[in-house]
Amino acid sequence: MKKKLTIKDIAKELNVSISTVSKALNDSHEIAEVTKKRIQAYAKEFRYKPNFNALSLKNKKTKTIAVIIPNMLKYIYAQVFNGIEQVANEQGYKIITCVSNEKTSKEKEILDMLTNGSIDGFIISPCLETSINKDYMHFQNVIEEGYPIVMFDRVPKELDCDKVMIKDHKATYNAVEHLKNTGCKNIGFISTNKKLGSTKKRKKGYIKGLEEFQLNINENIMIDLTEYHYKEYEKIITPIFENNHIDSVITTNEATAIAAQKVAQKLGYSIPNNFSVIAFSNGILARHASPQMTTISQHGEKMGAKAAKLLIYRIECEEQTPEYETKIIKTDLVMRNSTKSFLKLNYK
Amino acid sequence: MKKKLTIKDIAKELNVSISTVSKALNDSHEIAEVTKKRIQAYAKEFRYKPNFNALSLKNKKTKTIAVIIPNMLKYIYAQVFNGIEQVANEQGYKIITCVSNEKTSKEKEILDMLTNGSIDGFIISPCLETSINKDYMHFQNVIEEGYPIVMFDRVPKELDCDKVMIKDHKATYNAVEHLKNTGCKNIGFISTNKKLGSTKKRKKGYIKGLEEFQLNINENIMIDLTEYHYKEYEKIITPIFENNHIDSVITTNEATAIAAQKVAQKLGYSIPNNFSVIAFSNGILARHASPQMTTISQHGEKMGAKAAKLLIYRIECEEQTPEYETKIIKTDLVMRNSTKSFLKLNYK
DNA sequence: TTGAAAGCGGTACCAG
DNA sequence: CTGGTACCGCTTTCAA
Repeated sequence: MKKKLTIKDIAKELNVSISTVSKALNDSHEIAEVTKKRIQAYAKEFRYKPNFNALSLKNKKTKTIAVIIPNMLKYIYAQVFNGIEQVANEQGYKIITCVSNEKTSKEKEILDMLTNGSIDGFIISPCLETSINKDYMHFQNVIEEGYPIVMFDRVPKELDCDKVMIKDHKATYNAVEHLKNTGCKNIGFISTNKKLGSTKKRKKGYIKGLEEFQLNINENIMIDLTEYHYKEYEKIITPIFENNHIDSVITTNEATAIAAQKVAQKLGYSIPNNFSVIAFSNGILARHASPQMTTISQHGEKMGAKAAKLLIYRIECEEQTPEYETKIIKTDLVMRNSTKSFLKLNYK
Repeated sequence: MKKKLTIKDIAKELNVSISTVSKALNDSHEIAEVTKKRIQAYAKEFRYKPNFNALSLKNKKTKTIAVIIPNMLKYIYAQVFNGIEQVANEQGYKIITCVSNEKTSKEKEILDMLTNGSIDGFIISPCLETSINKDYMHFQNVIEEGYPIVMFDRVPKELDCDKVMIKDHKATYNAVEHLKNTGCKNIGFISTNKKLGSTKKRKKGYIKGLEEFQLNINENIMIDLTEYHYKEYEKIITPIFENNHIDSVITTNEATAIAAQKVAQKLGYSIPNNFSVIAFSNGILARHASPQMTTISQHGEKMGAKAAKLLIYRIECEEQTPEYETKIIKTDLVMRNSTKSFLKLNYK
């Protein structure tokens, strides 16, 4: 690496002191205009840049935030990352991105590695293992060390920190409502991680919807695919669809929805005429499926942006420590062609 | 932020000097076993961690690498990121991830922001704008400042640095060969960025294949969709398919392949019986399409891993500056159900 | 208006 | 075997 220009070099070159250079570059009023101009011009000409580590050491601030996500290959996390990146960028923050790969041990390593002054705060979605075991001590420790954390997506209610989440409950409830409004009567539910808090909430919202709209409640058509690989989904689903006069499903992710759609089609249903599908999703799969799929969008980018704003606010508020906030990102039902359209006029 | 434990604190607490503590913690042989044990025990108990910025300032090494990609929402880049992340993690490196959003100006800002001692080197895939205009000065400048760069994916041959790339030419050539082997005679080609170097190479490989296998060469069935949004793909493709007895296509990305597949099906073709599709892809779209799609896999994770290894090697080689390397990642034809199967036995 | 010096948290050389 | 000190690059207080 070529030696970089430092304040010292400039001072020597221009026959002034180090502190004069420093002040001139920070546009201090203590320095005479001429001197300032001379120094600034020199700095500009030779592309002086203050050293990042020296500044961070001095300020105890790095203008860097850490993002810990379970898996970058999941579209929702890539979206959240994007949202964070945009806000961080606007505010002059860098992002250190780490992937926990759904392992608690990796999560701990990452926290350990970064709580040494590398970063000013964390944005985290806890991994599956952590969420299921409710094993949050490592987060708690970091919070106690004084690092700000914003949790998103899978948010532990046990932790005291800023949070960004969606209303899972409401999302499935609304989906049930839409299906009922478009004439569905026997709505199935497919999940892939029954132990996850969000899955439980989604199922609750679904059941509440069934109850409230007086629809059929049938345990047999609530399917959990936790233990299966996506290649087996169709095999598992097929007999259940065959034996239960299902006319629609809500699924907690895209891949299962695609499988459900294929199974329904193979069984001779026509989507959306006599079979409807709604999936939690943010992805490309839904947009490119045939027919294109009606989805519950979680607005990953918004979540990310909101999380970043919360974190940066907290970092920059210094010692004032405002109350912890929990922001709710609204989900939307994105109407495509796997459900019938419902025009309110019909009901007037 | 709570005050963190420093070497100074430990020294004071244990009534030894700062240098003794430093040496003890680095397990220096200069220090008596007893003293070492005492100091190390204390450090462990109170979770001492050396300050990142102090170390980086001293060593002029940050154990951090910057990754600049055009867009995290593209699966291939998320894969590359994953590959980088894994290797970096093993080697104790952190990653600062930046997104250029396909804008040269953003790329410049990022380079400017990070060339201040924040990081030890770059892994970059230049954005579209940069690639098309061959506007590489900003990279050149950074290289001249002494920062190691590894370029991947869209690699400028004008730049002198380490590179990781695929053989675009060979990839399409092989695809043509496979199609010919499975009986296709009239192979179309669909691209989305005709100005991009890789697209040109892919087209060349395709044409070379056609020539060598004595297949029909027809400009009308080489389609470029640069100017269209994906929603319009089907509209553009349909008349071309209708008027040209096409029996197969090779496409440079997934979304166009899906569109082609849908159009072919609407026109009454049966895939793969009388219509075949091969797409450049790494994504989920191909795996979940109906039928599942035969693809040219670019092995994003391998590219990332290789790039990270190259970069870290160069960073740690210090002043020895080994010759720049260009690594080729082999593409694979992943056989699925959008092409007929070709068993060599048939030809014996 | 300018400069000397201390300090941020470490490492490493050299003296004792 | 232990400690003093300079230094990494910058900011900031205080003295001149």
